[in-house]
Amino acid sequence: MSPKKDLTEERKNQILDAAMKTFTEDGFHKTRMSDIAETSGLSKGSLYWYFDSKDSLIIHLLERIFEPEIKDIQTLLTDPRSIDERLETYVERISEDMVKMLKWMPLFYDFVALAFRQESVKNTISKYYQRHMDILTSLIKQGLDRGELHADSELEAAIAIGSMLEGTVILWFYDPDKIDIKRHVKTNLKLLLQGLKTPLNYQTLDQDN
Amino acid sequence: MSPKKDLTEERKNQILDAAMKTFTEDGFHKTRMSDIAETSGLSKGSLYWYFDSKDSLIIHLLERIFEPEIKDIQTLLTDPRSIDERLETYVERISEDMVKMLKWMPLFYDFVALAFRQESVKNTISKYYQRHMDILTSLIKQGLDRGELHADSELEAAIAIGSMLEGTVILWFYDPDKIDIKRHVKTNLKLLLQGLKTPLNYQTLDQDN
Amino acid sequence: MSPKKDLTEERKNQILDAAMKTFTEDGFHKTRMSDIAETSGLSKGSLYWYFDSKDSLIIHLLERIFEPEIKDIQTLLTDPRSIDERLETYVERISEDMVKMLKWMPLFYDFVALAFRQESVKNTISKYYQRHMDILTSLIKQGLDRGELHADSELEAAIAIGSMLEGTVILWFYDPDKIDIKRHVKTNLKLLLQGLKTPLNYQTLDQDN
Amino acid sequence: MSPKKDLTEERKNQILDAAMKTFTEDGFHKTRMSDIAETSGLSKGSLYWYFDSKDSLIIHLLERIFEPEIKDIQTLLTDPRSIDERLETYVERISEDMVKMLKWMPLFYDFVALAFRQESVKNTISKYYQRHMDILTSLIKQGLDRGELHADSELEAAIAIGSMLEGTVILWFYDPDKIDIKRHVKTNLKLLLQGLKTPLNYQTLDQDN
DNA sequence: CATGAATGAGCCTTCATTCAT
DNA sequence: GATGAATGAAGGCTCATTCAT
Repeated sequence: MSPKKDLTEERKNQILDAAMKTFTEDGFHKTRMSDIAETSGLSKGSLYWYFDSKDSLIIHLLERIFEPEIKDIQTLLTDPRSIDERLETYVERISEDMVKMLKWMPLFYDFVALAFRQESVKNTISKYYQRHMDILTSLIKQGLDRGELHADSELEAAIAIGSMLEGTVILWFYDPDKIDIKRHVKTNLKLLLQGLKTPLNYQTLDQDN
Repeated sequence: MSPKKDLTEERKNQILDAAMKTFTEDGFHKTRMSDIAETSGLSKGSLYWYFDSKDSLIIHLLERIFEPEIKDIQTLLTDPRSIDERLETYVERISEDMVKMLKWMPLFYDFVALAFRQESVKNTISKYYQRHMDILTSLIKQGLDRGELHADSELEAAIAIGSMLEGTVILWFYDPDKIDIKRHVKTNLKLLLQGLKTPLNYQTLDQDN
Repeated sequence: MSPKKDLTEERKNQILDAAMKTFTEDGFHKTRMSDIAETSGLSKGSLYWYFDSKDSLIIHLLERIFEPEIKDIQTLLTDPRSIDERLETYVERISEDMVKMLKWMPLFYDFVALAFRQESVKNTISKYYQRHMDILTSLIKQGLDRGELHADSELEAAIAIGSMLEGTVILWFYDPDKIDIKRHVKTNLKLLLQGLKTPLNYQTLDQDN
Repeated sequence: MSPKKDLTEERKNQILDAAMKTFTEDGFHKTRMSDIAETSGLSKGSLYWYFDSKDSLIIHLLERIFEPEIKDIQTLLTDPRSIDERLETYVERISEDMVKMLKWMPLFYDFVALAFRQESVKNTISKYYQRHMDILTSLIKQGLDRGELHADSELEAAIAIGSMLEGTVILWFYDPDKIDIKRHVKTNLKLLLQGLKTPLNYQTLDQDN
């Protein structure tokens, strides 16, 4: 009677959930399609009904990982507060997302490793990176335009903050016990802002001494 | 000492060279032991005479990758120059090493991905990271002790610089055309030093405004 | 009679048309039921409503291939012309049919190959072969009875002509550019008739010389 | 001590023997590589050490099937006997070979069916066909040149004999009980020779009547 | 009647590792 | 020490068939 509900999205999610879990636990290469089938509660054949191949799961998972991160952050561009307040909010939100995603790190690094040989993976990752950098760059440009920040270019400043964010996660990976991502990101930003709020000529003077 | 020993070292190097090349080009998982055998000019059987397994090559390669990085840097600890000059030299040398190692990045990220699942790989990577952080931390401690730098702790400052270094490489990976590692590392350090040279109470005051 | 029956026939034909096309183009083994479904414009489920299995399509297709060949030829048995005129007409018609069926050759040979393993396929093919040979044999028997032809038995002569017909198609398969089926069948028949019109004792005499 | 005998040929033969047997019994498509492995007494991996793929076995088997056929027949070209004696010897030898190969017929027809989709299979079959036809054509040309035979062209006559040979095997396939290949080939040749020994103008005259 | 999502047995091929020579 | 033939477990993917709707 019921008009046969479309289970496509549900099934795809079942599969992606299972893939995310098994890839994270066992690694992309060690995970077998039959593992994903079993974990998802579907048959091996069904996996291939909804997805083309094991590889194609990568792109879909990457989109899942990154998508939620982008939301909300854009609103900071029209936020009336000062630039450093907004940048603090920015890195706070990013680091919160990062912390939430920490458990998917093994998965993510499998994909980074794959990105070196698979253009499509590389492109997907780069696309999301670019979106973040665009927002960050716009934000900083506002600071420069208003004279709240000083830098040779908005890109250079964005790279400084971006590097710091990404790098903090790497350090966490090297030594999870010593690194508190949220706290260090906050501290690191403070140091960078100190530099970014210093007028350029003063910076140069200071260096020359 | 004995000529036999030398031949053994030579053979091991032949194999590791070949492994490094093929792993980098084709990825760890896609590379077959027969590829390494062929590239090294040895037989498959010989590979197993000198190394236990494909996995065991990983640790040996990691040591090869990191080993050259460490040397010379220690001397900075007794260098008579000011802290910020020495930190500049430090990040300059590190970024030079990084640039040299850029071609091994695919290999390295394969290993990072593996590190999540293989304790021994994780430990090897962490060990080298730790050595760097130790030097960096000592360096900064000198700066704090002499009043040249200001931070809540030497570790916190070291984390800031360390994150920035690692993160710059990540950004290069995301967008190799836009990121010039040596240049951005230098710029980023300048910003951080600005913060690190600002007395703590001034920092706080500044923030409150 | 009932309209339902007609729809059923229509559907079956849709399916058999599609199967014939796809089997011929891609081969029986490479063709998937979903290909046939798609080509026929029906669903996979419907295929199984009208046919039991992929294999069951074979027999139905064989009947389709052979059916048209039989008609009209029987009339030659009561044709008032001389035997060699009628045999000429016979091989002409057969070779015309063969030429028309050339495009189904790949399909047919798939089935011949299957016939070695599937009794039902073998029987279907043999049944149609037998019908042809029966007509040919009857025709020749008339020639022998009337003294127009000479052979140890009508079967032996029929085999000579039958082999020639089948064999010409094989040669066409081996070298399609050089073999013109209709022309060579005609020439070949002429040579055979020369032999069949020669009295037996003359044949023998001739040989002994 | 012994200089490690080269078992390559032996292994290849083991595999080809097993493939020939299983392909013939079960058909190319139904035969699994593991069946061949088991039958050959080797492991599945070894099959791939000696042969690239399941498909590559086809070509090697075809060469096995045809190769022995070619030998010896060439000597007929310089045989001093009359053409019809030599043609009789020719078809006798061919039909003997055919009879010996009858048990491989299922295998051969699998390959013929495959030839429609695989150029390499088609080429291999055609190559061997061509060799036979070349010999047959040369033989007949001698007959024409010496005036022992009469035909519009040596090719036309060769096609007549070739078709007859191939066709007789087909008829045997349709009805193995009734067809005695060696006997019918001999009879059929006799009929054709009758035609080939008749001068062309006589043939035409005869037809016109 | 019709659909197409779901199933799962099955297959070709790969490749790390071993070991007789 | 060195070789390379041999192994066999394992895995991604296919596809004929079924059946709930």
